[in-house]
Amino acid sequence: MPSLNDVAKLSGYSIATVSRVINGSDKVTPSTRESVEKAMESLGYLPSRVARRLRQKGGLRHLLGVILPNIQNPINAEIARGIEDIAYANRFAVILCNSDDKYEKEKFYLDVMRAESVDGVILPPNQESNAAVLEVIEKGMPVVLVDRAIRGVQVDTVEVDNVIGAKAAIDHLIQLGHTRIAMIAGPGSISNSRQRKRGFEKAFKEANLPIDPELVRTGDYTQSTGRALAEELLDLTSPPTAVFASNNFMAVGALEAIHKRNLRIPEDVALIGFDDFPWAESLDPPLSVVKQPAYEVGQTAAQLLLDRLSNPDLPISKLRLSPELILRKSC
Amino acid sequence: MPSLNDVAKLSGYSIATVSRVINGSDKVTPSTRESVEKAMESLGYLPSRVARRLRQKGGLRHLLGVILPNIQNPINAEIARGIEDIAYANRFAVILCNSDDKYEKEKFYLDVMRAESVDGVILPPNQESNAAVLEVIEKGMPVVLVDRAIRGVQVDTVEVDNVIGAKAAIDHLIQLGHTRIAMIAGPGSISNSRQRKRGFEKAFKEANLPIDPELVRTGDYTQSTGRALAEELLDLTSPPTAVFASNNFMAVGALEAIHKRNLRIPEDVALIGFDDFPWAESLDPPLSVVKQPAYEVGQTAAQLLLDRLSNPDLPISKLRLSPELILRKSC
DNA sequence: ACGATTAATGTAAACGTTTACATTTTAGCT
DNA sequence: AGCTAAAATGTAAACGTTTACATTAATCGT
Repeated sequence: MPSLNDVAKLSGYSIATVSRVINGSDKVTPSTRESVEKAMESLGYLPSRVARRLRQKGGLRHLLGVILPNIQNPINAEIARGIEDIAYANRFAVILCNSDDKYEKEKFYLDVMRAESVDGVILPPNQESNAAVLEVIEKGMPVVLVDRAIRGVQVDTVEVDNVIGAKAAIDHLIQLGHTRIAMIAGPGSISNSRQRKRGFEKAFKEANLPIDPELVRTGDYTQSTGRALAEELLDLTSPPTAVFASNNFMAVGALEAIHKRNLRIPEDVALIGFDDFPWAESLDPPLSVVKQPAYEVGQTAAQLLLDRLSNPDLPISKLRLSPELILRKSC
Repeated sequence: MPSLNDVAKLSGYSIATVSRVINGSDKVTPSTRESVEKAMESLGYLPSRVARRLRQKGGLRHLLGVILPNIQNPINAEIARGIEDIAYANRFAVILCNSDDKYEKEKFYLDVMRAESVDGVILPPNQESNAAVLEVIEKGMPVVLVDRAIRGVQVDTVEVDNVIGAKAAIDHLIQLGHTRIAMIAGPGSISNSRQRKRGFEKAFKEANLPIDPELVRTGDYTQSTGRALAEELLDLTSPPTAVFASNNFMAVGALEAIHKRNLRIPEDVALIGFDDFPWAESLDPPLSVVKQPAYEVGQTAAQLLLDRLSNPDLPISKLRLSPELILRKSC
């Protein structure tokens, strides 16, 4: 790989001048710019981002870190894509990692981000990781939180209004006349999961309906627990007439369970899920969902981070994007 | 951020010794190792991957580049996840990019990979990008191709046997008695797409059946063209009795088109798609597919790359993994 | 045409590591 | 104790940039 030095030698100028033409900055005489560029061209020179990042104290490194639980979840893929599009538009690359919500992995990757001196990192924190995330923030790394929040710390955050979303779903079920509504909730360690439960409770309270504690179960956001919990619910002596699943995987799991019992949807059991996904429309029946604007969450987070980088003393933003109730055929 | 120098000063040893304890290599007296470690601990020292990468000529940089068309396609997400799991197990981080199969983006990211001096890159090439990919390979960057191949170049590749997969699907349809079988093919610029078409043709030839050219249409792997082309096919005076869609998105598009016409599946039209995805089972009807072992493709590719890094003159591997015909209810 | 400004270019240090080589310390023998 | 070999540690250069500062070249007003 040719280096600055090679270009300097070939063009007959010093490395400083070459560096200047690369950075387009300062004043360099058009004729020398031209011959330097010719030299770069003929060598196939490409500046080393590594050397640049090492030396440069102030400027942008054009590298972002993103840590998501699992890219196989369409919601995460959407967020990632939103981030990436903004990143690419600004010539940033992104180091993307899967944490599986495991503390150990999250910690490892957080260290990688520091060690790579990325410009900043975007991630959804979970309860266990808070300490590690906080530490990184304190060390001065720009961070924006997505999808989930940490209480009591001043950091840019872009969330979805989970309580409104969940409440909208339940309101709709209640309006349909349902009164025995089950919730398959997510892990209590995740803030969005707690919020969705809050929305569920709020809807009941406002409608002056009692919550049957037997009807709320908590899973771990996977398809298999979704199915298992739905089966438990269906086996109750007095089963629910409607089920609200707190994320996409558990909704599909519940769908499977209902099909397995040969129950009709929505006639025998209504179903609604949190999170939209590309094939929700094509399910049997088309699944009603509350759709998070995940792509926009990603975009917004990335833009927020970029803004902060170019202007560190911007006030902290805590954004909350609105979910949308999409009614299809399952309720 | 504390540096080697800070640790050296605090511990009273030289930077060389500190470097040695970091790398666990060489012989350093247990007592000094201990005090150096204590110093590192108390400073919260983390070695800079950037400086390390700049200096070190031989060793591993523990950084991989991955360029995929679009992470929102579950197939890509699976591949990415397979790669990432192997990467993490070996303490590698990965720079993940979406190319949208656009030459410009692919070129940009390829440059980023070189400029970041990653250890190697994994990507599915497409026809337009071949030149850029070839150039990178010539420059000495370890590359492994996934999912698609480039003809005539000696480079590690892990593919899926697309012709066998497609042929298996068509064979099954023929066995079911279908004779007017349509194919919604992918872009000719993508090798896997051409191979799937080849499998389609091969099945016909072996069965001594003629192909009606009217029945093969080529789309661009998106859901909307899948639907549009399926509608065209259904509108034919003599429509097909079975449809084979060359990827997941187009299969779902076709499903939509068929539903829109209120045709029964598989009674009126049978449908089978290439690519499995988490909700194929829950579609209406559950979709039969030929499933690519995408996760394994990712794992294999990453392992291949790692192997090559530790042993550059390993013979070139061209692996072809077998797809699996998964029969559900759509044919 | 001459000195004073200003513009263009060059020199060298710095970023945080690794590593070849030099130096010092320790251990092993007699 | 004293010599030698081996082990431990230190010194300094290098990786490829950016950048403060120094130097040289160009421009301009008189």
